[in-house]
Amino acid sequence: MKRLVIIDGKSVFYRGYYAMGALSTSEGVPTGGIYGFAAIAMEIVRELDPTKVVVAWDSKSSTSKRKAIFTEYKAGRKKPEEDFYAQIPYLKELILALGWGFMEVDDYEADDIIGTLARQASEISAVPERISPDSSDAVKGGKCDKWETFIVSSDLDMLQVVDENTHMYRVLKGFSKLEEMDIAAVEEKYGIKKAQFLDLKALKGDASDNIPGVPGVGEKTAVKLLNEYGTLEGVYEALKAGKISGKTAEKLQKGEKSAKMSYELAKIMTDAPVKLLEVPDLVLDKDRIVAALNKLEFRSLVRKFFAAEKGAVAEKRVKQAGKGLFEDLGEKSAKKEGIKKTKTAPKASSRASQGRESANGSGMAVLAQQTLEVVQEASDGTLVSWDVKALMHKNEEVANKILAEEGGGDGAFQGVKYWDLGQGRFLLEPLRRVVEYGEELAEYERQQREFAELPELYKIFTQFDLPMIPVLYRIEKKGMLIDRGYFAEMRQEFEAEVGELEKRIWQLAGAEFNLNSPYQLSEVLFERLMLPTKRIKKTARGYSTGVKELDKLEGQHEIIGLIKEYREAAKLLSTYIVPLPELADKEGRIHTTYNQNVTATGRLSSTNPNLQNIPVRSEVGKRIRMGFVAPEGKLLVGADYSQFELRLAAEMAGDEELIKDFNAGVDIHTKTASEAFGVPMTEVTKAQRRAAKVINFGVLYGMSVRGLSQAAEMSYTEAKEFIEKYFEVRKPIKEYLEKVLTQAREMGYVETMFGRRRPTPDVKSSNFMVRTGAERAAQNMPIQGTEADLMKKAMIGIDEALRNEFKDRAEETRPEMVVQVHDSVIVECLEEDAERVGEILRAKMEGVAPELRVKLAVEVKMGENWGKL
DNA sequence: TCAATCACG
DNA sequence: ACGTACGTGATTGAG
Repeated sequence: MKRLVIIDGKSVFYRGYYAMGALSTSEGVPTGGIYGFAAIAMEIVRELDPTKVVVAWDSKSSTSKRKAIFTEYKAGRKKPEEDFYAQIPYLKELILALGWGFMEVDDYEADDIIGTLARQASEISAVPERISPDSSDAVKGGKCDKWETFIVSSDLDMLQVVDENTHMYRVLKGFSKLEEMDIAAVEEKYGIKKAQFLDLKALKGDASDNIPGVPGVGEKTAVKLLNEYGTLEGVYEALKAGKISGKTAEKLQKGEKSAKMSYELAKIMTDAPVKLLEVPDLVLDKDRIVAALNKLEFRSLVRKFFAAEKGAVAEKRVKQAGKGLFEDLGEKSAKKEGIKKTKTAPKASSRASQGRESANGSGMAVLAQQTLEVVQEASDGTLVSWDVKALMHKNEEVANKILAEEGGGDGAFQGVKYWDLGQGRFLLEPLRRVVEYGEELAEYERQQREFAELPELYKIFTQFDLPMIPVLYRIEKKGMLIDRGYFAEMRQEFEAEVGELEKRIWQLAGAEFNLNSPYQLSEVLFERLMLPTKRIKKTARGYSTGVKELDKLEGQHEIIGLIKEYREAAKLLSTYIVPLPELADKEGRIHTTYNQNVTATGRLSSTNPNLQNIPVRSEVGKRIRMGFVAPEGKLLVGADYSQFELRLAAEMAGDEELIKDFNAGVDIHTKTASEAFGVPMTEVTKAQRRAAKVINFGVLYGMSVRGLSQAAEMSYTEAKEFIEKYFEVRKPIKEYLEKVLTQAREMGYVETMFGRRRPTPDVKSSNFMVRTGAERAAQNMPIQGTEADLMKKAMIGIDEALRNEFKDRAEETRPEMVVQVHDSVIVECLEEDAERVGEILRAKMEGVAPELRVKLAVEVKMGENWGKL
């Protein structure tokens, strides 16, 4: 079987151009788009092992039926810059060096070239067998004339030419992976068959391709029509037969010409003047490729390519030499990652990726994914990678190597033996997700130089963020156990409830509509049921239907309460009850991914799933926490800091009064109320305490008068007076917040107690909204960030203490952290260890920073499920 | 891909 | 004159 790969050159290049940013050679030749292209080229050669490769290109001069991506990709989108065009000659050179064909034909689009070549390949394949009887041999020897075609494009139009021997692949973000288009999934997503996509496009149009479609007919209508009448032609026959009525009929009537034209526009031609036979067979000229890559200064790709070519031999040699172990391991993992497949496809299926994927779309994450396999050993023996933790998950050998380097015993980190470039970059340039490629070691040295001038940041890097990597690795690897039977029962119950509520709501509304659409809901509420729109906030499309607005309508109509119930149940169902069990492994454990490089304050974030927003506030929601359990004979031990941020505010502001109160165990909200309202502690009402609690939180968020009046349900003037009084009493807090703001304006950044920074350029903005928003963020960061720093330090201590204390235990009986939620952690351990573990948690968390004057309070709880903590 | 909504600290 | 509390992530619908 011969293998033909056809690439939609411009679309791949275009994606590279935008994803990779302003990459250039040392001489200033822009290379961003080419990099993406080159990276994926490596994968194509390595994974698809093609006989021929051809790059199809839209001709610039073509009187294009659709406007080429090139000249006008999407209306309203910024136009490609000069450097876009500047890259093309270099790209062509690279393609040549790769030994690939390049096809550009006047008046034909890339789609048409692809379609034509694919058709020709199919036709050759369809010729009756004229090969030797021993077909398996023939296949092996490549004598068979049958072709298998792989199209690399992101345009769904290409589905038109997909068949059993023609596959379609798209480039995943990160540019180092290909994924076969899962036709069944696409069909399911749209609710129509592959053959109908052309008809769909003709009906609904496509703005990005300048295909008008039938004005007023969107995807929904189009799919409905096609399900009923099969094809575009069928739809119009039905229209003429009077089977379609109403507005849709009118639109179809009016748009008939446009629809027919759209059909022709979207149709891929298969008669372009190109010949498959003209494409030369691929001959790999390694030297030439390396020379081309070097010219573009893609050194990391050169390495990658070499490894791919030399394969096992090279790996063995490196290993034997005992040097460059990490590089070797990395290359192996890179190969495994190769192609992510969703359906059966020949050859590569055995190499399908098993690993979890980073779901993060930030530039940094793209970079991390992109270069994940690149692990280097610096001359000082330090392991350097863009994402050490992800690497550890992918490669056990690397993980063990790193874990072995960990400090053992006295709590001190024994020197840096691994270096996370992503982490370092993030710390040095917080929030600036600049993407850079190429030499990891050069970046490593660069970061070291930068850190040398920023000792506080270096300290945070080496004492907080880097040591967190193995800690988080262990938490993620262990995973948190869920009770799948319990979730299954809950699912049944909630699905029934949601269905029931939906029915009743439809009945009350007098119409069936999609309750999940805020737009449709607002239509029902405010147009159909004519509920008063006074005081209801507006959104871009209609009136807001958030809980806050619904609350204002409570009592006006029975439907409101039901909607709120529906919302809660549907949310819990779709966000937690259904997906969580699907993410569990064989044992029923859920492995989240913690990211240290996301938040502006230094907190962790959790994805895939997010274990930091498991419900707790509502009774119904709490039932989900009860599904997180300890195994038989074990318990969960949870420890929370109480009023962590407020205590830190007291500390950082140097508010002696407040510190004293905290240390004396006074109820701080009551005390605040007492002082601000001028009543004795014993006479503070519940409402006063509640208001005081709101203002205490408000302080942490950069409180505004309006914000407080809304949150505490008091009038604007009341809120204003309250705040004034509060700041009279809490003068140090007020002065502290002002000091933070001054620093933000003067230095351009704010920082935590340990020196973690957040840049604050927008406090100088002339836009009121932007400026005040930035001010609040600036005031909040030192407190939230210090909390995060301390929590990291505590976790490192806990991890160490647990491993130390229980080092003689078998792995299964060792207490292990299983989750962190900003100010709390949970450990899973044997029942008989629970008390001891609780003590360790308390000691490590309360004692995390003995230099603080304010006492930190930790609450420890235990139980067989998360709901009991 | 964005906006709305809602889950958490 | 403007109209918000800070920090996250997942799901959904719509363009």
